[in-house]
Amino acid sequence: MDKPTAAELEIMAILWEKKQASVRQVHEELSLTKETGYTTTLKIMQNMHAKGLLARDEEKRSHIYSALISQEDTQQSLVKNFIGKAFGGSAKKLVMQALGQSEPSKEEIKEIRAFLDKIENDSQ
Amino acid sequence: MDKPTAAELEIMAILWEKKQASVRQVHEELSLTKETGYTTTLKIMQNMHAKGLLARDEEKRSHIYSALISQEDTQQSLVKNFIGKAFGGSAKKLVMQALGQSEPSKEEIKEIRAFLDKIENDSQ
DNA sequence: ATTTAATTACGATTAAAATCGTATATAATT
DNA sequence: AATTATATACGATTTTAATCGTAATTAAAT
Repeated sequence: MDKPTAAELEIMAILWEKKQASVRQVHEELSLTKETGYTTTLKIMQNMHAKGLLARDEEKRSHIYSALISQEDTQQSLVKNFIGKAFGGSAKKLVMQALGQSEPSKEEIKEIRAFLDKIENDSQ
Repeated sequence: MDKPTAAELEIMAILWEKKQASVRQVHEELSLTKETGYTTTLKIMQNMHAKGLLARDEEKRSHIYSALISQEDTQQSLVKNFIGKAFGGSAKKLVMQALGQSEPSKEEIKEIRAFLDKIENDSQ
């Protein structure tokens, strides 16, 4: 599956959160963080539908869209691609770079430790 | 500073490794993983030089290029941008996604744990 | 029914990145 | 010196993504 472009990803994020929405709703959400025209949002969503990224319910006059790919799967493929392109394939380097700059809270560090425990046990 | 494009990043990676190289050398390395023309590589490197991403020594006939931005700084800005775009700003989610899919070795997990220790202590 | 408002459809345009052809210059080879 | 090979310079083209204008359609309001 083709990974979403930058503009498509912004729209996907809104639909993952809202579950389903009209172009108008997506556009209003998008407008909070970005200066963009309505027909631009519309066009991108139509493209996404044509590509199979979004489902579209055409019952009502204003079509209702929803994501056809999961956030988890998408993030997985984005991360995999990113590690390859920016970190020469080393997930460890990416992880350390991310931790080093993000100043995680004690609680978050605890969660990550727990996650490491889990991975270690699973791999036995 | 403007972050390098995808094609630029591939070239940066080669230069970070080689320290310095001619267009020919970069192109030959690039050709191992990618089908592309010599003048394309040349043009991109010229663009990068014009943008201030690469230094160029014009003493010899074949110019020698080298990186003007460090791998660490570049990765830092790429990761920051990526977390914002793909993970809603949550470094923790990115880290877990990366760890979950990469099957790190025992040794790597140990290193990451040590890194977490270090972060925790530094933040005191 | 008419007018107004909102929506989709469609195509054109713009913008950015990547690709490549060709001309020109320079060095190396014969 | 003439030829050949290799380099850079430069601009044109292609490709992909993003943007937007306008027409057509449909619903809502008057």
